[in-house]
Amino acid sequence: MNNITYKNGNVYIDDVKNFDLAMTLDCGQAFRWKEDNGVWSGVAFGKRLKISKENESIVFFDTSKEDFENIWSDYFDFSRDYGKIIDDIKSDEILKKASDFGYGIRILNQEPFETLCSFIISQNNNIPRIKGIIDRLCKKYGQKIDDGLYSFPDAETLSKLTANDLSDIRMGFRAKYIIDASQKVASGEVNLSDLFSLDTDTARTELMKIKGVGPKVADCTLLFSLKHFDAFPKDVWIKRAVEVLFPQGLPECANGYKGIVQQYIFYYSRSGNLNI
DNA sequence: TTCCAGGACCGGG
DNA sequence: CCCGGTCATGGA
Repeated sequence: MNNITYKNGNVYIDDVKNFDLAMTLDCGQAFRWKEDNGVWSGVAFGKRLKISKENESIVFFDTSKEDFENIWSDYFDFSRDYGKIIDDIKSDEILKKASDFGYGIRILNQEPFETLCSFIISQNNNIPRIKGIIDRLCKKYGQKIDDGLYSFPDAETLSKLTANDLSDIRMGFRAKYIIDASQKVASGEVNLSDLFSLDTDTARTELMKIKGVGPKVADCTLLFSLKHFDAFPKDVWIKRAVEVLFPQGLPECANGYKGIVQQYIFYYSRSGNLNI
């Protein structure tokens, strides 16, 4: 990341490559970002952020150098060269098309517990309703950060609840799963921070100790928060797309990049470009 | 009214 | 191992 300026309480990055706010924040990996007149607002790691892009320059409004370096730089995965990834996978014709289309997607490094809960809630659900459930959960059990903005609740808080307590959140059959996840995380039975350094298969097995966490929810947690860039979440869209596009499996050039390749295929197929 | 949504669990074969 | 039914909720 070159050309970072700290001025008037804002952080500016000039000439940003492979970073589109809408593609990254609204592609289904995160559920708490909202756009208003080109400005995206959200909360992560207990901090609020307003961010926009003007003339190839990204502005982080009201953000200290400390928060940028400690939180946002890693959150937006700025240390990874997505241009090189796209370059490496373009030898496959289909991956070239998909990555050209989703060129601005970056993998977010989100809070593990929030990501785990979000994708538990996502099962057999649609995105608008997922967002609504998470919003109500944060408003009721998170900490107030600013007017109308709340942090994602921590595991200790949620571990003390019953399914009945969560009835007004209207998450349905997933409530018991959220409580089980919270209890296992709060007690240390599942130690999320340990999972960064474990190999992907072992980390997935650990996550699947939680009720309501199968391979897909586990892989989303691994990819979108635990830095397992090789995780490849298989939802209904990906299954359909891979069946049609890669009946004999992913091409070799995808090795090492399966996580972002999954996002390119997901974004591409959901855009309607595949006709499947 | 019925169907479906970034799935997982459960039972039975 | 694989299959179908089931699980809450709400918008289309």
